[in-house]
Amino acid sequence: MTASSAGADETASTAPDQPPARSDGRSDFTRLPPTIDLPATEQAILELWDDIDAFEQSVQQRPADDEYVFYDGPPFANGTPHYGHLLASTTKDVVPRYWTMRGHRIHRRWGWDTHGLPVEMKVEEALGVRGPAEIEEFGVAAFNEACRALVDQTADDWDYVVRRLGRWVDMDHPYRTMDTDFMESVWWVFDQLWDKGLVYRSVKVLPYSWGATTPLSNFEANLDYRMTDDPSIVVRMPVVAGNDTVPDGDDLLIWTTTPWTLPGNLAIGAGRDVTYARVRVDDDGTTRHQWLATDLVETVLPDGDVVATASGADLLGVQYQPPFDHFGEERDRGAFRVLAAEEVETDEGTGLVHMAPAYGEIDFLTLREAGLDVLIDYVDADGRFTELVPEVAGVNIKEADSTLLRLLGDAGLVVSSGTINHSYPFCYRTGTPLIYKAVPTWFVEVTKLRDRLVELNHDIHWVPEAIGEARFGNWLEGARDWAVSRNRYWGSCIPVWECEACERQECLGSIDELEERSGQRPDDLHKHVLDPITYPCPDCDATMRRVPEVLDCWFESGSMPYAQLHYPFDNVEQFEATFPAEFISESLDQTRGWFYTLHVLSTALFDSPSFRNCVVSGMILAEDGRKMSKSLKNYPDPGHLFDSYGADALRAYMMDSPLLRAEPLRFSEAGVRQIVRTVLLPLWNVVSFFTTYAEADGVSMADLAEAPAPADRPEIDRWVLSVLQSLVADVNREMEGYHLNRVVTPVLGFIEDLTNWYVRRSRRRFWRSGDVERADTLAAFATLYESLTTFARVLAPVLPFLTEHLHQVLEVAVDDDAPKSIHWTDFPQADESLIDTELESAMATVRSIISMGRHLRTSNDLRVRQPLRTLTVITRDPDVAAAVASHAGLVTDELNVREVVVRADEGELVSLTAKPNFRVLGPRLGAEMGAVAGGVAALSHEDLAAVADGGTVEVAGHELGRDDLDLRRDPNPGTVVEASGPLAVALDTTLDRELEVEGLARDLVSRIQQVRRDLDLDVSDRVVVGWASDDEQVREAFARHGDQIASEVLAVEITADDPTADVEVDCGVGPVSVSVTPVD
RNA sequence: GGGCCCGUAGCUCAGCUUGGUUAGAGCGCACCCCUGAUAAGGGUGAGGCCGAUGGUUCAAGUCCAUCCGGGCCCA
Repeated sequence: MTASSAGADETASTAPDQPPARSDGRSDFTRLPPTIDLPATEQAILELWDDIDAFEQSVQQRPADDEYVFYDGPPFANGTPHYGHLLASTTKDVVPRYWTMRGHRIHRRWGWDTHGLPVEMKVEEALGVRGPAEIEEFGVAAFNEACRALVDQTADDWDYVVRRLGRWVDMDHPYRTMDTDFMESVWWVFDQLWDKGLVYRSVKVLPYSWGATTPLSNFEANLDYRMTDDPSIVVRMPVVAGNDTVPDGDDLLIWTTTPWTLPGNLAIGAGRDVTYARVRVDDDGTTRHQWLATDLVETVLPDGDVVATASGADLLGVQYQPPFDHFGEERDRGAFRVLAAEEVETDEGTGLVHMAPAYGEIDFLTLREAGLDVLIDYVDADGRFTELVPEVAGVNIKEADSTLLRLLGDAGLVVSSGTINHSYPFCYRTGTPLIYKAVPTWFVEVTKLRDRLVELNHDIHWVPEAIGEARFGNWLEGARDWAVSRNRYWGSCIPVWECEACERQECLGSIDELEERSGQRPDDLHKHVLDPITYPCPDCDATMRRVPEVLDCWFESGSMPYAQLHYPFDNVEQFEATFPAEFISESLDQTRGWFYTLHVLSTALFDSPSFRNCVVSGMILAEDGRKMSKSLKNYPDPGHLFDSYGADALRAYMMDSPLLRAEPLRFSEAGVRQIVRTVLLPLWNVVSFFTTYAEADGVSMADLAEAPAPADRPEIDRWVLSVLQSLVADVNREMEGYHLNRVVTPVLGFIEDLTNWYVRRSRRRFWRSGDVERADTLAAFATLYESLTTFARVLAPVLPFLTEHLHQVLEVAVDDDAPKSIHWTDFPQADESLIDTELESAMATVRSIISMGRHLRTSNDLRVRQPLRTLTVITRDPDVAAAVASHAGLVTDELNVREVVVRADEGELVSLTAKPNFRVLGPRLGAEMGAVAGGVAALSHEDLAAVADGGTVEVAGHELGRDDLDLRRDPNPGTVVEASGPLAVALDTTLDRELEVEGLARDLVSRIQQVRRDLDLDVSDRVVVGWASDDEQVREAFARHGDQIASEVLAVEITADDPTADVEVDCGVGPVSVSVTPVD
C-alpha cells in the first residue's frame, strides 16, 4: 500500500524538447491511480498501525511531564455500540489526537460502566428469574456472578467497532467499575461525604410492588402499563377552622382514584394562582358550601351555584376534618391544613389535591416543603393494611376499597363515586398493581453544596457555551438531594454497617477498616461477599450488619477520576498531577448524568470542578427525524457504512454536523457518501495528480529541495500557500477552543481552492513537455507537495486513515527519516510570513470577475474555446482595479480573451442605482427612513456617479454621502454586462475571421487529444499527426496555429493533406480527417 | 407539567448572538461546457408565505409572547 521508490525507474520520461533534468531524471514518486478503495485502504492502515505500534508510540514519544488529561466517560457494558457511541468515540479521538500532535502526552484509558439495572435486567432474562424475590431465592451470589460474566463477554463487539472507527484508546487496560480497586475507592468517596456530614438516610417515595415485596426503579415501573378500572371518587372534607374567606362548616372537595390512601391523608394541596369557587349545593334539603377549582365546577357540581371565588393563596392554612380520624394527634404538628402545592392541575379532579405523603412523591415533598415532617405508613410489605387502620387491618389495600367507600358513604362524605378507566402501572413480574410507597433511602445532601456547584461551574469551558449557563446551570441551581441508594444487587455497596440493637452506624472507607473491625479481608466487595460480614457493635456488643442497599451506579461514574487510579490507596502523586481533567465529552443526555455526578463529587471532595473543557454533543436521530429504532430499521448498519465508505467519511460527517453544537442530526447515509465525494476523493485525486506528473517528469525529493523559496514562486503558488497557512491558523484557533464543528467547513473550502483553482490553474506547469521553465515546474511541484503534506497533518485528527496513507505515500516512501506515522508528527503552526491577505482578497476579486465572465459566455452561447477580444471591468474601486491589473494574465487565460481592460466610468454600459444603506441611515433617520428610501430610488445615474466619486447628494432634506448609499450597477439594455457589488464586467462578443480560426485551432487540438485518448496513448507519448481537409478555415487554422497545435498534442511533426488521415473529426466546419501515429 | 434545544429549498444544513429591505451552501434535479485529474472536472438554472399567530420597530428569518410539531433530561 505504500509507494516505493523502486518501482519508479522504468517509466521516467525524458522529453526530447526539454533540457535534461538536473537529477538523474528518476522520480521518487510512483504514480497512484485516481481511484481508491477507501475501506480497503483503511484496513491496510489498521495493520500498519499494529505493525509499528503506532498508538502506544504516539503516546510514549511525547514528554511524560507534559500530560494532557482525558477522562473516558464509560459506556454501559451491555448491548452493542450504536451511533451515539460512534460519535462519542470520534470526538474522544479527534481531540486527543490533536493535542498529541501539539506535543502533549495523553493516556487514553477505556472505561466500562459495569453495574446497574440494565445488566441486572439482562441477566434476569437470561436466567429466567424476575425481580428481587426470585433473585434472592436463586441466590445473590450466583446472580452477581452471572452479571460479572455477562460484562466480561460484551467487550468483544466493542473492540472491533472502536478499532475500525480508528479510535486510539487503550482497551487492554480499562478501568471497570466492578473491579475491587475501583470499588474500594468508591467506598473512600462515600466515606469522605459521610465524614463531611453530607450523607443522611430518609425516605423516598418509590414505585413499589407488593407482589414482589420490593421497590422498583422508575425504569421497571414503566415496563407494564395497562388500561384498568379504578374507583374515581370525590370526597368532602369539612372545614373546622376556617379564615376570612372560608367559613367553618364549608367543605373542601378532593378527588382520588386510590381510596386506600385516604386514611393517610394529612393535607390538602391548593395552587396559589388557581381560582377556586365556593359553590352552594342543595342536597336532600341540606345546603352545603363546597370549594373546588372554578374550572371544574361544571364537571363536578353541575347543579351548584357559585357564590364566591378566591385564589388558592386565600385558602392556605384552613384546617379541615380528615375522612378517617386515626391520626388526629398529627394536627398539632401541622397536619390537616391546606398547603400550597405546585403544579396543581385543573383539567380533572377538583383542583384541591389529597395529600398522603407516604404514597405520593409530590405529596411527600409538598409536606416537607411546608415544614411538616410527618409520615404515616399503614401498608405492610405485602400490601395489606396494618393495625393502624383497624377497620381494614390485614386486608389487601386494593381489596379494601369497597369497605372504605362504604364507610365514607355512611359518614356522608362521598360527593360522587364512579369508576375510571385509565393507564396504570403494574409489576412487570408479578402482574400486581404498583403503588407508590415511602421507602428508606440514602441521600447525599447536594442542597448544601448548591452555591459552590454553581460557582465552580463558571470555571468550566462548555462547548457550546450556552449548555453550561442554561441547561447545566439551571439544573445545578435547582439541584435536590441525591438519592444514592438502590434496592438492588449488582453494584457497589453502601459501606455502612448498622447495629441491630442500638442503631449505631459506621461508615467504612477502606478494606483495611473492614479488616480492623471484622477480621475479614475480602478480595471482592460485591453484596453477596460483604453481607455475611458482621462484627460486634463497639457500643452494645450486638451485631453490626451492613445496610442492604447498593449504590446508584451514577455514583461510581462520578467517582471515576479517583477510582480509576485506586486513589487514595495508590497513585497519589499521579492523581494530584492529573486532576482535574483537561477534556471530557458526552452527549446532551449526560447533563443530569455523568457531568452532574462528576461535578457534585469533585465539588464535595476537592472543592474543584473535575473537568476544564466539556464538549457536549447532540443526539443522533434517524433520517426520518425519529429516534433510531432497531425494530423500525430506520438507519443504516454501521458495518455497512464502514464497508462502503470507510471510517474517515463517517467521522468527518459527524464532526461537520450540528451534533458538535449539541443539536440533533438526522443521520443520513447520503451525507456520509457526500463526504467521500467532496472531501476524500477530490483530495485523493490531487495526490494521484501529483504522483502521476512527479513520476512522469522524474521529479525527486532532491528536485523539490531545489525549488525556489516560496517568496520567489509565482503568485498562484504564493496564493495557495497563503490560503493554506490561513487555514492552519483557523483550525488551530478552533481546536484550541474545542469548536470541533468549525474545523471541517474551512477544510472543505481549502479543498475547493486547491483542486478547483490551484491545480486547475497550474496544471500545465506540471507538464514538463509544456513550454514552461524548469524552476517554474519545480515551484509548482514543491508548492503542491508542501500543500498536501501540511494539509494532511491538519486533517490527521479528523481523517486519521486517509491522511496516514498520504503520509506514507508522500513522506515515508521517499524519506527514510520521516516519522513512520503522521500521528507522530507535530501539528502545523501557521507561518505568518506566508500569509498575504491582500493577495488572498485580490484573488477572490479576480475569481469573482472570472465567474461573471463565464456567466456572460454561457448566457451568450459562446464556448470557452472561442477566443474573444476584450473583457472590460468597470469599477471605481482602486483595490479591484489593482487586482485585475496584477492578474490580467489569469483573467485572459481563464476566460480566453485577448485582453482585459479596466475603466472607472460606466459609460453607456452600466447605470448606477442605489438603495439606502439602512444599517447606517436607519438609526439616524428613524421614521423618515421611508421618505428617504423613496427619494434615493429616484436618483439619477449622474447624481450617483458624483456620490461614487466622493460627493454628496441631497434627498428629502438629508445630505447623503458614499457610505449612506448602497450603490449597484445595472447593465443597460442591449449590453453584454454582468454586475455585482462594486464592479461590473462587459464582454466584447464581436467575432472576426482571425478569432474564429484561432477558436477552430483549439477545437482541433481538443479533437486530436481525444484521438490520442482513444488510442490509449500515455500522456507523454510523442506522435506524428496527419490531416486532410478542403475546408478553408481548417487549412488556415493549421497554417497559422500549426506550431501551437503540435506543441499541445505532443506532435513532433504535422503532415498536411495526409492520405492516411482516416479519423473523421467534427469541428463544426467542413469535413476534417486526422491521423495520429505514435513515434518512439 | 417544567428546563434546555430544534423547526429556513425535495433532502442535509448555514444565517439568528450584534434586526437593515436581493435569505445562502452542498446534495438531488434540468441544461450546458470541458476532455492531459477522465469510472474525474467545471459552469448555469429552476426550486423558499424562513413551523403558525400576535407584538415591538422606520425595518423581523433574526427580538418578545403564545401556539403547533420534534428531541434530550426531569417530573
